[in-house]
Formats: sequence, structure tokens, C-alpha cells
Amino acid sequence: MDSPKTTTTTTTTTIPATATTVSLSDSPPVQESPFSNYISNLSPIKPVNTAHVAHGLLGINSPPLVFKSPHTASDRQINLLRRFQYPQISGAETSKINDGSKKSVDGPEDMGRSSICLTSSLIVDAQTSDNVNNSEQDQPGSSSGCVDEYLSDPVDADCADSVNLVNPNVKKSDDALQSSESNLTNYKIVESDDINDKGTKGEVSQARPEQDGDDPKEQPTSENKMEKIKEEGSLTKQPSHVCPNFGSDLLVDHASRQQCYTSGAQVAHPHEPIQLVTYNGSEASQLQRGMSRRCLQFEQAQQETTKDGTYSPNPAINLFGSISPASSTELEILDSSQVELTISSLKEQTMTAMFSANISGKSPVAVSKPSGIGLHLNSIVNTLPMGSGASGPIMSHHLVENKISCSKLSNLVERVSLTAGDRVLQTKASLATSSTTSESFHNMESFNNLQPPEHQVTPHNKRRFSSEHAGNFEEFSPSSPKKKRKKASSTDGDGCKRCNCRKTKCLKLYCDCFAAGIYCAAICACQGCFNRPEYEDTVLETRQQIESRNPLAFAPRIVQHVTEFQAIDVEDVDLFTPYSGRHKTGCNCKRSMCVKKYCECYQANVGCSNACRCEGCRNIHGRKEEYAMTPEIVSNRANEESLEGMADEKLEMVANNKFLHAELYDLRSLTPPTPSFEYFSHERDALKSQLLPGRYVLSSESDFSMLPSYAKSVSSPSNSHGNDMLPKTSKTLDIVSHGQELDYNITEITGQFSPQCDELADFSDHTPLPNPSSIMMASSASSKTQDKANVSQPQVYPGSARLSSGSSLRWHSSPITPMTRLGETKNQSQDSDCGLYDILEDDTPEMLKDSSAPITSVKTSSPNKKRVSPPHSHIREFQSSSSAGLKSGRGRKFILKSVPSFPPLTPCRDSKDCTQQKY
DNA sequence: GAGTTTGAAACT
DNA sequence: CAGTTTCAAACTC
Repeated sequence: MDSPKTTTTTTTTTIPATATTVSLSDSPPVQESPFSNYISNLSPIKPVNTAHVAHGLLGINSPPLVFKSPHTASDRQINLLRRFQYPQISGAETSKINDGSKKSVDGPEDMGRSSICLTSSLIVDAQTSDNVNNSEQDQPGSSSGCVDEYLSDPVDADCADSVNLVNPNVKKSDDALQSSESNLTNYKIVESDDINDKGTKGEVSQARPEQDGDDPKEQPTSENKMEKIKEEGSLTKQPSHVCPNFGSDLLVDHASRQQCYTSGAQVAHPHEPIQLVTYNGSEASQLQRGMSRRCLQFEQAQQETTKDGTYSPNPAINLFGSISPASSTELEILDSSQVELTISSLKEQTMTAMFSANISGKSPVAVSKPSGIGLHLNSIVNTLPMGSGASGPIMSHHLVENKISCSKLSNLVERVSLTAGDRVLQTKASLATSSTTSESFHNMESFNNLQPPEHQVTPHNKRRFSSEHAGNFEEFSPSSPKKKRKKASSTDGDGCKRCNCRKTKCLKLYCDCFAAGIYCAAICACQGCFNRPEYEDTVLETRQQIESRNPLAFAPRIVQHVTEFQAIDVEDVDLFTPYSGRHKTGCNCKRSMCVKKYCECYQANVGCSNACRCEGCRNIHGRKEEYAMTPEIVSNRANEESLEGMADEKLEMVANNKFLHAELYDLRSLTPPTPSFEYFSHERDALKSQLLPGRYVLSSESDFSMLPSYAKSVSSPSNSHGNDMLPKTSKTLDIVSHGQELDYNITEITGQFSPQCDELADFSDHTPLPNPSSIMMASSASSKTQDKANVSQPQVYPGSARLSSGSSLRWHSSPITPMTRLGETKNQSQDSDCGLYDILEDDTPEMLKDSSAPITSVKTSSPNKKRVSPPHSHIREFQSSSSAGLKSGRGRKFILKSVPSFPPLTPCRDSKDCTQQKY
């Protein structure tokens, strides 16, 4: 935490994680105290390091996986759901899921871990493998219940376990490194994790055994995972360790992983996790393992789900509580949700949720979107609502993303997209909370459905999480069946989706539940439903058939991109969020003008893209036309708008920006859920108040007034959004400035919220809130920063600077303590942010201009890449390169540089620019 | 609540 | 790959 560098170094050595684990296992207490100390001092930096390492590797490796991620995500989601739809994926996933469920059973700790672990989605895999191997089981954990451990647990468990499984040596090395670098929080975390894992081993082992025992299939899958892990080698593991900080992005391998990482990064950074650990204590550690694993699984998908985070069982709750005071509301919600849901089922979700919470730290919100990303529409939907703000429904469950699938951000969205999830977090407290709760419920339900036995408190909750996780909490809200429909179907509430299928037996993609990889819930009004746990075989078979026809049929449809702008957008958007997101296949609207939910893009709160074949697109989230528009155009428009002050134009601008970002992100393959948006939204208000006055106060306000009308004109449905939009537009114009302002605001907020927030705040400026958002933000921010940098300074290594900024941000956030951050945030955090902001502000125009070129390139590649590439880690990379080929070179370079740079960059350092920008 | 509209999914 | 049909959600009344 303290020093990114150390973390980096550690990360490099991360491999030693095993060693750390060993040491931990050996003398957990000792380490703990040091860890705790370190932790207190430390910051996420380590994660960064790990991430660092991981990035390179993971990022590289992961991308492809990422693509798969949809599947994976879906798989994971599925697993979560318990549906092991796909034997293939499902196998591994299922194993994970099982593990997760078991772990979930184990306890909230897992949740905590998961949150922590989230950082290392890889870890998850490792964990899963571990579960299989269960070398981890051994770990006795001593666990200190210290936060460190807690944090570490997730990581450790994952990493350590995985490492152990894979390479004991590696662990040793890691340990050595850690010992040497014990200071590094990351290592510590890892170690702690290990310890926890070990400590929990007993528990874990139990849980695992269950898992193992549960599904033979799982074992194989787990083995597969193990193999993968092995292949990836210590690196991945290390990354996992690293991930937390930084790595989240790098780790991307799988969207889920990425998500995890990102979240983990957030988590790791923030002290919150630590706190959680401390709170949870050994128990947490025990549970954590399971949690972490589950989380891992889920997390991937879940980024979004994590957002929800509501699942976490009581323990989870504890974690939450400990985690983010700021998010207390969320926590509370979660708690309630958790209570309702059975612990077991929830565990995973909770894990995610916790993560999200933790991550968001402050903001529960974070989660949401996640949802959305990469999710099926369902997931998306979930996210959307979130975006809408409080619309909670979507968010609520979702998000964040998510069956899982991302996002992000979301969060656990019902159907998380892959990564589901996309993930995204977004959170604003209110939104987040509501959304989260809903999500959590959904998750719970899905869980229950998935896991019949243990936890299913409810008979069937079918709900699924969609891969994305977004979790919809259909069940959650289960109001009347009919309501289900509306709400369920879309976003309503919660995201839980409910279907009303009559002829398809819920075995076709017509069924939202099925499409989301979720079992139908009691809430569903479907007739002759076969999408139930009891028909698992049928479901799986059907799924396979569908997949055979279209491998991506269950992949998240929406790829979220957390864009830098998102932060900005967030403000304006209010929650729409997902600007950055894009629909993979695009819509084909002819009469709805993409302003109604008939439009999948609109429904997902994402703008139309080139992939769309819509006619007369009026998508408020971004028109197809705009999508194609280059930054220059956007900038021009912005200028015009500023001159004209036309709300519509502003909207367009925003959309353009979003699109641009989206493109960039897409390229990056970031699918981070937009959950964070919500988070932003919260801040946004504040920001708005501030911002508006500043630049566009009048204009903005006028815009607001205009917006509604505009929105109406455009589309009635999104009026609220439209309102938000207006502000956004104004903000967008001012984005740079906003960024500054935001920073301030954020800083404040972050200070209030939590350390984690700091990071987010730094990035997002405003995102202080939610971790998930932070994650998202981070990814987005980083991406944005990079993008901007790239755009603005294509030549420069802006990458380094950018990266540094991004890294710094993260670093700052993680390393920096909240309070410090507050002060620093302005200074340091801003630094990082500043970097970004500076870039943005200074560059904004330039960026737009510059970006235009890159963007175009990006556009070309983006869609696919989005999917393919892993989430966050890639995101950054991509971000840097986001635009595409152009950037790709840079991007990679950046990435590489970024990795190294991060450590050096340390958060504060970058601030210099920030100061300038701000002032 | 019933009926219509819509666009994706499924089918040919 | 294009066109048509089927389907369930979204929407309207």
C-alpha cells in the first residue's frame, strides 16, 4: 500500500507469494502484525506490482481468454447459477462455482477474500485449481485475522494455493520476496491470503473437499484451470498478487479474472480490505478462501455482481461493514439481502458484493454496472437501470454486472456479462445501495438456484446470475409475476429478470433467464419451464446446442468500456453509465429509433455503434453516427455546443465522447462494467453543483432544462437519463475541468468514503465511491488516461505519463491512506488524476482531436477486441493503445512501461501535473 | 389486463 | 447469407 514501488518489486517477486504464503502459514501472526503495519501503511501498491507482472503476462494471455470470457464469464456465471451449462466451461467453472459455493459456505471471509481476491481473478482460477488440488487446504491458517490476512487470504488463497499447486517453488520465492518486501502491501496481502488460506485450509479443505466431492467434473475443470494456471505459471499467480493493485487490469485474462483483479486491485488498495480482514479475522480468512474462489469465479463474471455484493452472508456483511464504512448503507443493504438470502448461495455473490463494496469502499454503488458489461442484455439491463441512476433495478442487482459477467460494474448485474462481466461498478451510494441490494438478492437467488443444496434457502431461486452477473435479482423483487415481466425483463428493479415464456420452455435465447445463464426463478411466470435446476441436463444440453450454433450466444452482448469519460459521463450521465459499453452485435432497430427498450443497445444503456444496423438511430446513449464520429468531430461539436449551448448538441457530444471512449475501451476490450457510473452519479451531483457553477453552471442548467426536453424528444423513456445527460453534456464539455473539480470533490468524497475511493476518485475524479466503480473507473480511467494521453500525445509516451498517471492513481488510491489522500488526492491523487485530468483538460480538446484518429482506428477494432481482450488489464493496455492499431504499439509499450512505470510513478508523484491541471 | 408493436432468435 | 417465422418483451390503450 505504502509504496507502489515496493509493491512492484514485490510483484516482480510475487511469485514468492508462495513463500509468503509459507511464511504466513508458518508464522502468520508475525507476519500479520507486520502486515497489519504494512497494510496500514501499505497500499494497494503491491497489487499493482503484481498486477504489473501479471499484466504483461496476463494481459497477453488473457485477451484471448477474455473473449472466451463471455463464455467463461457465462460459465462462471453459470457456475454461480449452478448451472453448469457448459460442461466444458462449466466444468471448470462449476468447479469454481462449487468451490465458491462451498467457500461461500465457509464464510464471509471468502467474500472478503473475494473482494481482495477480486484483484486477482487469476487467483480465483488458481484457487479453483487449488480447490481441486487443495494444497491450500493445508494452509492452516493462522490467520491472523488481521486485515492483512484477510486481504491476503483472497490473494493468498488464490495465489498461494494456485502457486502451491502449481509451483511450490514459486511460492517460496514469493515468500522470500515478500519477506524481503514484506512492506509491500501486496505481498503482505498475498501472504496474508496465504496465511488465511492456510489457516482456513482446514476450512477450505473442507469446503474444497466438498467441492471436489461435489462434482467430479469440477475437478477436471479445476485441473484444467490448474493446468492453465501452471501454464501461465507463477506469473499469473503473481499477477494475481499483483493484480490487486494494478493488476487488475493486466490480469484480465478472463473478463472475470480481470474483473476480479480490478476489483481486487481496488480492494487491495484500499485499506478497507484490510479492515475487513481485521474484522473478519480468522474466520474471514477461512471463509475467504472459499469466498475468494467463488469470488474468483463469480467475480469474473461478477464484476458486476461484486458490485452488488449484497450476497455476502453475514460474514460477508461483516466484511462489508468492516470494509467500507462509507458504504455502510450498502453494507446494510447487503446485510439485509444477505440475511434474506441464504448465506451459502450468497456467499459467492457476497463475495463479489463485498468486493465491490470493499472496492468501492465507499460506495456500495460501485457495483452496479458491472454489470453490465459484457453481459447479456439481461446483464446489461441490469446495469442499465443502474445507470439510470438509481434506477436501481438494473444496477441493483446487477452490476452491477451481472450473471456475471462484468461488469463491472458494474457490478453484479444479473447477467453479468462476462465478465461478465463487465463489469462495472458504479455506485453512488444511493444507487449503489439500492442496486446492490437488489443485485445481491438476485445473486442470492441465482445462487440458491445454482446451489441447490446448501445454501439455497429459498427453494429455487432460480435466478441466475447471468454470467454477467449482473445480477438480476428478479427473485429479489419478486413482486407479482407480471411485474416480473416488466421489471424482471428489463431492468427493473433490480435487475432480476423474470421471464414469461410460454412456448419456448425457457430453453431458448428468447428467455432472458436462459440467455443469462440463469435458472428461472419462482418469480418467473414462465410456462412449462425447463430452465430449472432439476432439468439441469436439459438446460446444459440445450445450451450446448445453442452454443454450437453460436459460440457467443451466451456471451455478454454488451461490452462495457469504462471510459475515462465515463467518469465525466457519469456525472452527466448520471448513471446511464454504460456509455462506454457497446453492443457486440449491435441492434437492428427500424422503428424504435433506438430510443426504446426494444433496442438492445438502448436497453443496455449503451450507445449504438458501427455494429448496429439501426435506422434513424436516436439512441441517447450514443448514436450510431456519433459512434463513428471522430474525436475531432466531437470536439467540434463540443465547441459548437458550447457556443450554441444546445442541449442536444451537448448530448451528442457526450455521446460522442462516450463513443470515443467506448471505442477505445472496446479496443482495449475493456468490458468493465459501468457500474461505477452510479457511483459517479452520486458524486456527480455534488460535482455538478460544483461543476455546473463553474463552467457551465448556467449553460449546464439550461442544459438540464433542455435535456429533459431533449430526452423526451429523443426518447421518452430515458428522460431521467436525459436529464442527467444534460448535465453530462455540459460536463462533458467541461470534462477536463470537471475532472479537476471532480478531483476535488472526489478527494473530499474519497476522504469520506475510504481509501479505495481515493483511487477511484483519483481516476474517476469522482468515483471515490465505489470500489467497483473504482475498478471500473480505474480501468476506465486508466484507459481514458491512456487514451487521452495517446490521443493527446500520441507520440509521447504519454503512455508512461499516462500510465503513470493511471498507475499513480491507483497507487495513490491504494497506497495512500484515505485521509492522506484527501489531502493528497488533491495533490497526489490529483496527480494521478491530474495526469489524467490534465490530459483530459488540456487535451480534452486535443484529445478529441487527436483521439479522433486513434478512435477511428479503435472503432475498427474495438468491438471484437473488447470482447476478446480481457478486461481491465487489457483495458489499460488497450487504452493506451485503445485506439487501435495506432495505439496498439503504443499501448503495448505503454503497458510494458506502465508496468514498470507504475511503481515509480507512485501516485503522488504524478500529482504534479494534476496540480497544474487543477489549477 | 388485453392487445399491439417491436426486434431478436430461430428457422428455412 | 438472406428472408421468413416465431417468440417474448416492450409498449399502448
